[in-house]
Parts: sequence; C-alpha cells; structure tokens
Amino acid sequence: MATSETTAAAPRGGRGARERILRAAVELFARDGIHVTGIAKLTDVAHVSTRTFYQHFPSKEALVSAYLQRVASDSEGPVHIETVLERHDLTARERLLALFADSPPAKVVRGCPLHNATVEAAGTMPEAAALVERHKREFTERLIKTATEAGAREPESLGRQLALLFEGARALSTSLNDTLPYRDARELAEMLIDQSTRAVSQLPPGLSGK
Amino acid sequence: MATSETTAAAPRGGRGARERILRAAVELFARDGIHVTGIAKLTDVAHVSTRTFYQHFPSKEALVSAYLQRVASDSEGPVHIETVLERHDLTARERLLALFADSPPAKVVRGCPLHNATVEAAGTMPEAAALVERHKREFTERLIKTATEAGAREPESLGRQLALLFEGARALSTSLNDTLPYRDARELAEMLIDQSTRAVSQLPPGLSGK
DNA sequence: GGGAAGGTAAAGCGATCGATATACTTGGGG
DNA sequence: CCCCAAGTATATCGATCGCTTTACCTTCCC
Repeated sequence: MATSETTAAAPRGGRGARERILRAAVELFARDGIHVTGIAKLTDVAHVSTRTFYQHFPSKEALVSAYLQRVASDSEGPVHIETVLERHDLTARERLLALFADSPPAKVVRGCPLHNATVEAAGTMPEAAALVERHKREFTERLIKTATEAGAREPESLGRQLALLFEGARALSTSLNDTLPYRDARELAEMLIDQSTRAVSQLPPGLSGK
Repeated sequence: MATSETTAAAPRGGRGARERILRAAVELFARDGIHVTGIAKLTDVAHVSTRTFYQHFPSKEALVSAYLQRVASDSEGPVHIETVLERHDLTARERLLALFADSPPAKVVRGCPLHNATVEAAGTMPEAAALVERHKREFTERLIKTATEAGAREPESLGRQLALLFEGARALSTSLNDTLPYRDARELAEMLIDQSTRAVSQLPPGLSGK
C-alpha cells in the first residue's frame, strides 16, 4: 500500500526532470544534510535549471517533504534495509535479523535520513517532522507484526525493543563513525528474539511488556 | 590562541560576556539547532554586542566547539543525566539504571545535542564531529567500567549494549516525539543487567561478547 | 508542421548569513 | 583623575540563501 504517486515518473511527456531532482535530493540531503544543500547545488546535480525546479516544486520545503516520502518508501534508497521485512521468502525470524545483518557503508548512509531530517528540522518544517514520526510509528508496527509472525511471546514489547536497537545502531554508528554498534545490535536482537520465542519454562522473569 | 579554559569564567574583570555567550549557545544550539541559530540571535539572547562576540570567539565554529565541550562535561547541561555514573552514593547497578530513569522533557532536550551536532555537521565542522566521537567513546568506556563494578559477566558487551540503548532511546524519542522509548530502554536495560549478573547456571546461551 | 508543454540559461530580487569596522560608553585600579 | 580594557551600538562587507523573472530553445503529438 501507499505506493504513492510521488514515485511515479513525470506525468506528461517530459524527460523526467522531477525524477532527476528527487534523485539529487536523495543523494545530497542524505549525505550532506538538508540545510547545507542549496537549490543551486541541487539543480546542478540534477542537471536542471532553476526555473524547472520551481515548476516542479513550489519551494525547497516541498522538495524536502517529497524527499522524505521517497526515502520512507524507496526499496532502492538508503533505508532499503527496512524493506527486508517484506521479503516473504525468509522466515519472520530471518527477516527481523536481516535488519541488522550487514552494516551499510557508514560514510555513505550517515545514520537514518529520516531521523536526521527531524534533527535538522528542529522547530521549522513541522510537516517533515510529522512525516518522520508517522514513518517511525509504521515501522514499529511492521516490526511488531513480524514479531507476531515469528511467534514472539510479547510481540509488542519485542517489536518496540527491536525498533530501539535499530535506531540506536544507526545513531550511535553515526556519532562514533564506526559500524560496531550494528554488530552489537544484531547480537542483542538475536538474543531477544530467541528469548521471546523459547519455551516458557526457561524464560527469565522481567520480560512482561509493561 | 590557547586560552582554552573553556569552562573557566571570564579571566579579567569584565562582566562575563563569554559565559553569557556560552549559555546562550547551550540553550539555542540544543533547542533550535546549530545551522538555524545565527550570530544575531545568539548575541541577542546573550545580551552581547557582535563585536564582543568576536572578541571571545574567532568564529561561529569555534563557539560550536566550545559549546560541545561544555555540553559534554556540564553537570547542569541537557546531558547531565550521564553524570549519574559518577554518583558513588548509588550502587553500580543503580547508576546504570538511573541513566534510563526519568525521561527528560522531550520538547526541551530534543535528543542528544552531541549526536545532533554530528548530524548537522555532516561533512563540515570536522572538529565538532571528532569531539562528539571522542565523547561517545568515553561514555561507552564509563559504562563498561560501571558494568564491571556491577559484576557483569561480560562488562564490555553489556556496556556497549547499554550505550546502544541510551542512544536509541534519545534518537527514537526525538523522531517519535514521545518518551515511550525511554521506558522500553529502561526495561530492556534492567533485564540485560540482571542477566549479566545472575548465576551462570540460569544463563541462556548466545550471550558471549563476540 | 505548428503549437504547446517542458525545458535551458542567466540575471537579479530581497533577505540573511558570518564576519568586520568605526565610533562611543562604561567602570575599576594605579 | 585619568587610563584603558571591556563592552555597546550600529553600519556595512561580500557571499550565499531561497526564489522570481525574462527571453529563448527543443521535442512530442496531433
């Protein structure tokens, strides 16, 4: 669902300037940040004139919103790793673990673009913050659903815990400039999933989801 | 020059303009972000003229560095919660759990200012990124040390896991605009600490620190 | 083959950025 | 008392910001 028209090509015959702009936004916003990326650099990378840019997006903030929507639902984008939750050739447990499988090249991805956008937005750009908030909630919901499929005893609790680990790995690896947190997160995730799906008799106390 | 007593008061008789500038930086940078906070707003809040500002800091970037150093070592600042690791009236276990104790007002703190600075710095401001990286490593080291005091079986592993949870709680609560991740992190931290300090016979497999 | 949609190139808008310069005011110590 | 460092106020610098505008091409479709 939500295969929104934002990912569609230019509606009419044109040579797809909008698509090039969005691709440039994904590349530059995610790598360099939103504030530091000006319209000039954007149009330069997209090979698009300023005029054309503003014929497709009424403002930079509108492009930011479009960028966030694409990043949130792009199977090719920098957060494509989240889409492993949809790979039904894997078991639910494998899907959950695949989230933490291979650490993306830290220099390229630089944490979660959505979270970064919220940080950069601070007070301004409330629409962007709302988009990110919604995506994070949906992602947590998908985790919970997958945890349910995996047979977790407390899927709500496990899903939220995995979301916490995923976000922590992305944030801490950015600050540390190191992929070690991904390995720690994977190890911990594996343990949590196993504990939540193991026979009750061996379960230690204190796991109840609130 | 090397007048690097960043935390010291104004060295000469003046009415402490430098201190007011730093305080304004802590308030504005942490709340609104670095890019969005201009020199004008800074000097306005600090009740300082532009000239005075540049007599104390050669550039905005220098102020950013001073701001990060203060935030990283300020017992009153927005990250003061980390200082509970130094409260020796508590047991090591209590200190570790206190990290996740009460969620700070999300509207005020807005995640970890140091991590946020790294996100905003992106490519620019390498000094700031290095400062943050160093602080995060030191913080992890303190966690490991405290985990050792708490009698953890794998203090290295536990310390890094707790750092992961702490970072995840701060980041995810920012994106979600909700303090729920802090509660999840606390719950999970408590379980991890207990598991790591419990009798070996009851320990489930898969905990070995790599 | 002609018109319109879609595109390019470039000048320039006001605003604001970080940073600098000029000129004046204050206040405590020798 | 007067000096001088510290601070104030304000004007301004060049650069860049997001954005607008004018004028002119190119390509697709009927």
